[in-house]
Amino acid sequence: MAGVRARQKEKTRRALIDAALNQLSAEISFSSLSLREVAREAQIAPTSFYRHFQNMEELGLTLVDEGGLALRQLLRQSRQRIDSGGSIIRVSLETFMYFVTNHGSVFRLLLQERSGTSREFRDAVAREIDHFKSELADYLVAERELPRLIAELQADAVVRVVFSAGADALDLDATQCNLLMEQTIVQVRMIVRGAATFMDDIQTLPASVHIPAKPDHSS
Amino acid sequence: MAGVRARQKEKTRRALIDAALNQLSAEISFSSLSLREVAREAQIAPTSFYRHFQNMEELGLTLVDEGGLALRQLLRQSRQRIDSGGSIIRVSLETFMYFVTNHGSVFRLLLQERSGTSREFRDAVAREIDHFKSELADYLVAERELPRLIAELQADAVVRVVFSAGADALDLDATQCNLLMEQTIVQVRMIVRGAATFMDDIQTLPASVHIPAKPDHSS
DNA sequence: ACATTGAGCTTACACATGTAAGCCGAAATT
DNA sequence: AATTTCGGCTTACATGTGTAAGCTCAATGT
Repeated sequence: MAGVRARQKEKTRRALIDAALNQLSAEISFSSLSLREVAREAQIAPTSFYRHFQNMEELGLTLVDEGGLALRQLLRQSRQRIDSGGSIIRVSLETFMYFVTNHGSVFRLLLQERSGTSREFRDAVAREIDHFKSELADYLVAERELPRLIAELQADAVVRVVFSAGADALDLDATQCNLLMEQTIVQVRMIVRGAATFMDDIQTLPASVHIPAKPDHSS
Repeated sequence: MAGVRARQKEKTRRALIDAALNQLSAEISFSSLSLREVAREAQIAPTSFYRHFQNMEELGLTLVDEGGLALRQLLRQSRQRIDSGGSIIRVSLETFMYFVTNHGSVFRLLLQERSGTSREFRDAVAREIDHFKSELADYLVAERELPRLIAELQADAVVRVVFSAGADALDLDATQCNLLMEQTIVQVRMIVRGAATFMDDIQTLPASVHIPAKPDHSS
């Protein structure tokens, strides 16, 4: 029941995933990756690739799921550390920027496929981002006692600004990156304060736009 | 002096540009475009392409410049129409969304190359976006009498949110797109109001991050 | 009127890609 | 012990790519 065979299969599957991740860089996007090169780096014959994924797209979707999950876990984790005092905004942004600079390939993947040419990819990334938004909105409702509607608009705006800043951070050195982070922190605070001023005219707010629900393979 | 020859050259140069624009779609990105196919659609031999552009990258940069310019002109134009009353935020966002839905290929190009694999491309798009920011910031300083620092932070945040919303709009139908626009309008107002609350603590604000200056071929 | 220029062409090459067909041999199942 | 399963291999093919070399011939410059 040990599954010598299954274990080996899982192993080369990971090899493929890691090979893909490895080849991703500032100069090489996922869409410019070739099945043959990935297979080569994973030390298997090109045609053996198909024993694990139907095509490159399926591999890519796996990467998106794993990447999104990793970032979300990191953020969730750092949000818990906050309960013992400290600014959530600052800590969350530090965590986020850490991810961007230390896992650039993954973040770049998310960014690129979010506006990429495959509907499946875009939806997959949209789902990941929606998770961030939801978790943040839930937090705002629970801890800050904001009305759901305002919390969601605010969370949406914050996520948009932060992701966009993350994109810029990819090309900056450490000092400029920190400056950008400080700037982003202020911008998030602007949104927070601004959102609070909408407590009075809730009834004028539009409902949130929801993305079409689709299967989700994450936790 | 009429320049029969020069005129013809300009004509096929445009044919190349238009061919490229024509092939761009939700499913086909610029990076997946091939020199041969573009040449084919422009009705010239593949090798003749080089009479006009050194390579595809140069063509792409031209598209980015033209696209960014088009959007900026549209926005500038709509901002002037405002002087005769009306909400700038609303009108600007309507204009922006018009551009996104009616020139999707161009907007997609900007989005994709902003996080693409070519530094040149990223810088080119960054420059375009910087123009939007600057023009908006200038407006805020001149018409709303905001301190430069706050105006820039606010403009930056607004542009980030709006562009991000534009990205989402690409996959939405007309009604959802309108809903998204309404939502974005509120979010922009949040930022505006939030920024105003920072009038008191200007001295605590970080300086803006500036992108490395580079040549600029626009007006 | 003659020489030069240059946009466009044809031909050709080397190369990388995705994937179909089918064999091999060890692990798993019966 | 006999059979089936299946991850990995080799070989092979058709296709698309960027671009080098060099010709043609009408518009231009003198």
